[in-house]
Amino acid sequence: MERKIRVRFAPSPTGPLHIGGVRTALYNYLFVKKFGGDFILRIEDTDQARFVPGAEEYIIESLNWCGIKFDEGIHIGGQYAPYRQSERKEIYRQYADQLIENGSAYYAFDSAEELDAKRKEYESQKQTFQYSSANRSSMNNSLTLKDSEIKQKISNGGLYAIRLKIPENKTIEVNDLIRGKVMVNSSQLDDKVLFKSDGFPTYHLANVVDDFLMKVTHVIRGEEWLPSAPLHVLLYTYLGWENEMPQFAHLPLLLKPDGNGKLSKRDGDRLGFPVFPLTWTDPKTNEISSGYRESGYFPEAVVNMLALLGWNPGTEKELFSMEELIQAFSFDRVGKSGSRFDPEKAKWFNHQYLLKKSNEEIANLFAKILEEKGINSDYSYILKVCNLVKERVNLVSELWAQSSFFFEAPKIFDEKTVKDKWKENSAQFVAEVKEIINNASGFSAALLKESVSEYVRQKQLGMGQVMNALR
RNA sequence: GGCCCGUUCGUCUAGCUGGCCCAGGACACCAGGUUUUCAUCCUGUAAAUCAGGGGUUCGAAUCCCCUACGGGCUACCA
Repeated sequence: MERKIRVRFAPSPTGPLHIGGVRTALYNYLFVKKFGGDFILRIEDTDQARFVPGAEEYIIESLNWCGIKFDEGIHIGGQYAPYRQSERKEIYRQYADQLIENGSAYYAFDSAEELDAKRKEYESQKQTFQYSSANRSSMNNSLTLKDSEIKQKISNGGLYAIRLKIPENKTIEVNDLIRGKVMVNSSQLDDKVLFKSDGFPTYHLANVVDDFLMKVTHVIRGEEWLPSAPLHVLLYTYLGWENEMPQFAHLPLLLKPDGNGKLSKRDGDRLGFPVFPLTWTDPKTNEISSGYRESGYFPEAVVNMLALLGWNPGTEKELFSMEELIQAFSFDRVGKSGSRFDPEKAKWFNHQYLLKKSNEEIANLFAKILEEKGINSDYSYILKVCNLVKERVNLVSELWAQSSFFFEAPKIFDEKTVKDKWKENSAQFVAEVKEIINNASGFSAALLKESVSEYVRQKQLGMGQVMNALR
């Protein structure tokens, strides 16, 4: 009787996947894997005007980088294929027709200009136009027109949309795993377009139909969908699917590190931290947005940080592997309020993972950076350098700034320091100490310290005078 | 404007079935120690009258109401 848990991540290919989207995908993944269910990647590309080439590949690569794996989807297929809504176009129409037949939807012939005019008219009176039970009888639709007129309009190839006929003054209940019961009066909803005049369904119809057809049991998505959840509930009941209706979980949003509002691409540029998992170049403007991967973050750190933004284990444990997250995750530990994004904490997480990595792993990554800089160095040497400086940095990309002097002579000196530390007799000290080091019977820290200390004693100098110069 | 959701240290949060909370942890901050520098690391300090106001109760961060503030939605976008 228990249905197999199935969830889906359903982004629109309208640009690079935002870090908030990654978190939504992650929560879906953690939840479904905890119960051994299936994870579906579905692409919601019903708005051809907003389609951005490359976005789909970007989404797949990003999630892949994060270690979020799918069981079905556009890139791997599956028994409910196709998983791209533009390829399922024919499927939706029959459900829109079904709704018209059972009287819960109708044809609307109003043009964009007419609707626009209506909105302006209402606005001038400080009101908001809402296509609903309050005024649908005065609009141009199949509820107001004569049958013959309707048939004529349709057969003439005129443009029309299909709208859902929202009932008046009914209480609709949405059960949310995070927020509990949410009640909305249907009179607050407008007669949403389900099927557009371009032959594509809108999000609302396509989403509900696909979730039903793909046997999705839990809809886990951002809070921005909460207001339309009652509409979706209505759709399930009108389509006769109330028994298969999935459970909902609306996730709180990610907010700007400072100021007001939700986290956006601009904040990354403004505050200097990545908002995207991978670097993205806008195909139209060539504008580049930095990504976590290219900035030197480890996917494990990004995943760990994202998981703890809005969810917590209820213990003081902060470092979690993906496996541990899957074990620990549950919706009743997901917060209800939006979380401010903290780039500093992201760095801290990365630092923790950096310290856990072997020198080999770090060296492999660093070797690539060195190569790009045209520096060819011995692998064992790179290994030593990594061991030396790894705890000084948060990101692999910061390694160079901390260790460049191991690979090339410094180009500039800090004037002030030189002035402070470099005295007339400094050169002599350095030369003498160099002698000592060269003549030493070995090259170990303890041995050298002993020899140099001896030198300092003999010359009756201060340790600082000699060592500062040497540095 | 309307509707929906939310509100504990600067930030992420613990606290959810009321007393163990004059509120705990982490990041950041500050101070001390280690490192003859810096960073790391260790220790510690400071930091929320639990948005405000009313209730309910012997007792409320925890339950109820109001207000304020924040967020989201309000397209033939998703």
